[in-house]
Amino acid sequence: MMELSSDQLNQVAHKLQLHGYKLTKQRAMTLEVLVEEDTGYVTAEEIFMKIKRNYSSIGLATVYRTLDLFSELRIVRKFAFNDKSTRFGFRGEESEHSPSHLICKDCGSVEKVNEAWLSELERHVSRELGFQVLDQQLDFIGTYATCHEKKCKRWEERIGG
Amino acid sequence: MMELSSDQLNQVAHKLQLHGYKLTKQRAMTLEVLVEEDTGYVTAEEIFMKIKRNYSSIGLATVYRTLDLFSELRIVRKFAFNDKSTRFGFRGEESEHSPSHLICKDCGSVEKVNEAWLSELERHVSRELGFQVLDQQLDFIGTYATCHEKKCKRWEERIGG
DNA sequence: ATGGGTGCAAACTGTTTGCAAAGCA
DNA sequence: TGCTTTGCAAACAGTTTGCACCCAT
Repeated sequence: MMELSSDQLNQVAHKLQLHGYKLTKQRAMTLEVLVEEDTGYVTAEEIFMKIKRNYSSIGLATVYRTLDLFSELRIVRKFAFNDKSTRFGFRGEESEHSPSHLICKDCGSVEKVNEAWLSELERHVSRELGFQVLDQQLDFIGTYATCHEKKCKRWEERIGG
Repeated sequence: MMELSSDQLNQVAHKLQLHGYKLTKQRAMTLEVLVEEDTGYVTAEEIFMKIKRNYSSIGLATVYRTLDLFSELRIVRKFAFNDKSTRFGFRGEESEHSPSHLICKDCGSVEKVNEAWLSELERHVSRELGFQVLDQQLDFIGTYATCHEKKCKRWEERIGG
């Protein structure tokens, strides 16, 4: 559990302004929850509920819109675990690296892995965290050069076949 | 595009029987689509549509149920890309290893990475596939020992806080 | 007063479920 | 026959959208 520093807040405010957006109360509160929760990942619903305690008039749609915006501006990471609803996590400076997660098939919890390890990672995970790895998944998110130049053939390809 | 071998079919049939399930026509057809499509990943809807061509009476719910079953028996891998609907891919013998994917932010396509590479992977991906990596994600799917023994505290933890 | 931002409720979309009928062993 | 599996339609859950209002500049 970590607190939102005024430094972090300013940075985000700045980023928003750069792109023509404002740092509203709702956005600040969303950010706060995300930073506090930075060991795990939160769903939109969870954020909504937490904010509601201090600011009961907030709307769920606003939270969704804020999270979309934050994703766009890379303030937040968006994850689709096999766990029904999408989860979001704050992107600290450091965490440009690949985060790894333990996703428990039984309880559905999502825990970040200590970082730095990698090829021996699985062994670590099993020994030190008591987590039996059944499966793993490594994804790269990015863009094909061709897509970026709007010469993207794949749109069509996807449907056909 | 690969064809379903009778060997593969038998193997699956066997696996099903072992667990008390039958290899029905619908299940066989679902398998067929999955194997044919083994370079990428397919959604339930896509499978449904393909089967419908030869077997118009199939129901979407059946496809979902079949995919659940196949996941359970590890015949299939289930992926949640940030791409709205869940995608499924056939698990060949070999592919016990971590599959890596390129997920294009622009066109949404999902492509498997050649395997075997890994730490230099990102460089390869960028140079050889023209894919600019913006982000990556490594997940382990499995279970905590404690969860497996039904002593799982995390259920409660998830709500509270 | 002008434009973005918000809350609400309704719409949407992917997935799940209940049930009666059908299919196998 | 007994037990699984299926198709259909209705139910659900997470997310998105349209719109009138609100707020800050």
